[in-house]
Amino acid sequence: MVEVTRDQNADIPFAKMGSRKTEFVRVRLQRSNQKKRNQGSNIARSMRDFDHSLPMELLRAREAAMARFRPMLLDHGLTEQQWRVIRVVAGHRNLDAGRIAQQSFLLAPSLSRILQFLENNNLISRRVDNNDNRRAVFALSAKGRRLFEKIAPNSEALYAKIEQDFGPRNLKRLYELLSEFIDSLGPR
Amino acid sequence: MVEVTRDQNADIPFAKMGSRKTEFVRVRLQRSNQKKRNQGSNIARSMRDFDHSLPMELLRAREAAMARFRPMLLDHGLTEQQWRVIRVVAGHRNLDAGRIAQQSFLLAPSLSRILQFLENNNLISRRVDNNDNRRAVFALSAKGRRLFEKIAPNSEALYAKIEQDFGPRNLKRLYELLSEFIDSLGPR
DNA sequence: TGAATGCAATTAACGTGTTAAGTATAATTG
DNA sequence: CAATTATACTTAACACGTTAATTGCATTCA
Repeated sequence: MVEVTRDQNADIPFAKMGSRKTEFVRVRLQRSNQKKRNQGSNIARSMRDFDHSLPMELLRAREAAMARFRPMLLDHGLTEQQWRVIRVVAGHRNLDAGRIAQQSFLLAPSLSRILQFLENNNLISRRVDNNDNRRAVFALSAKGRRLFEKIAPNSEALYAKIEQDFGPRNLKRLYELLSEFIDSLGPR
Repeated sequence: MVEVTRDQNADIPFAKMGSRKTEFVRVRLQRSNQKKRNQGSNIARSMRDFDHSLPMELLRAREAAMARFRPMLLDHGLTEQQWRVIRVVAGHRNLDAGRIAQQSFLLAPSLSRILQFLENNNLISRRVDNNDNRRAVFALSAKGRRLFEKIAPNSEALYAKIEQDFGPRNLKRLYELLSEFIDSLGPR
């Protein structure tokens, strides 16, 4: 498998409280209540002031999006990650685990477990690569393809709704910036 | 504790392969190799073509950033999430778990475990709220504050480096877009 | 005020994230 | 071609993510 450098997700709730004393009004409002700490670069300082670091904002954004997909996927008995793998396997023939890891952005150990799960549930098939006994190559089973074709339209619809809610231009710009950001920080 | 709606992180490798047959050259190059599938809205289609859905791009971006922080945090024996909690507790007096969850963007069960860990390691103290026996309020211990003050400057430096590598304007624009995105999709 | 309801936090159970170590095969090198 | 090194996973161990159930206190309401 391809080696992968990387790290982790995170966690992310968002408030729906409504208890005593202080209503949690929403992130944006909270910002004005933060106490200033000491100095640093401009952006770094704002991040502290807002208690919204960049990684956390990326997490929140991701969560906002995933909140729309997760319920639908769970209805089909899949986690987000399992769906990512199915998508990848559905789109290409004879991918080995390394390539699946790249394209689904999963670390090898996670992918290993997920491939076992999908195999155990007869959603994918595994066979040893002809030229390299270390590698296995995977394909969607008939059952797996049926599931994929059942979920895909829902997934598309949810993407379309996000595009509509956020605005196509904003979405395009966000994609561009994220891509630049990733390239700027580099694989290292 | 405040109730929190939310979901999950994810995983994220990124390739550093260099094996036979096909070098993995980098995400951007991969895009031209994707096979087109069927249609949908423009953005939705592009996402499929690129095998880079929005949630995954957010994940990649987050990972690109976190890859710079994680090693430093691990040197101090902390996970990213534990550090988020320490940051929050360091910045406010007498926060209950609900507020910590909001500000650290952690779900209650994760936070529960983390608070126990931090308490067991004498980094924070816990006491029952005067007005409500269900709540506990937390504060940094002397040891916790020392750790915070040791890590904070490194954290700042890494943020500053990110700002430098990506560009202050780009970073500002990214923050704005993420904030808009989160608001657009809404707490729901 | 006592029963029902609500809320804060924890526990449980299982999947994923992360790092490190292990296994088997392949490629390289002396 | 045997020993070394590299590659492609897999397993292990522990923390976090996610949902659901539970516990204990607070509030409401009959």
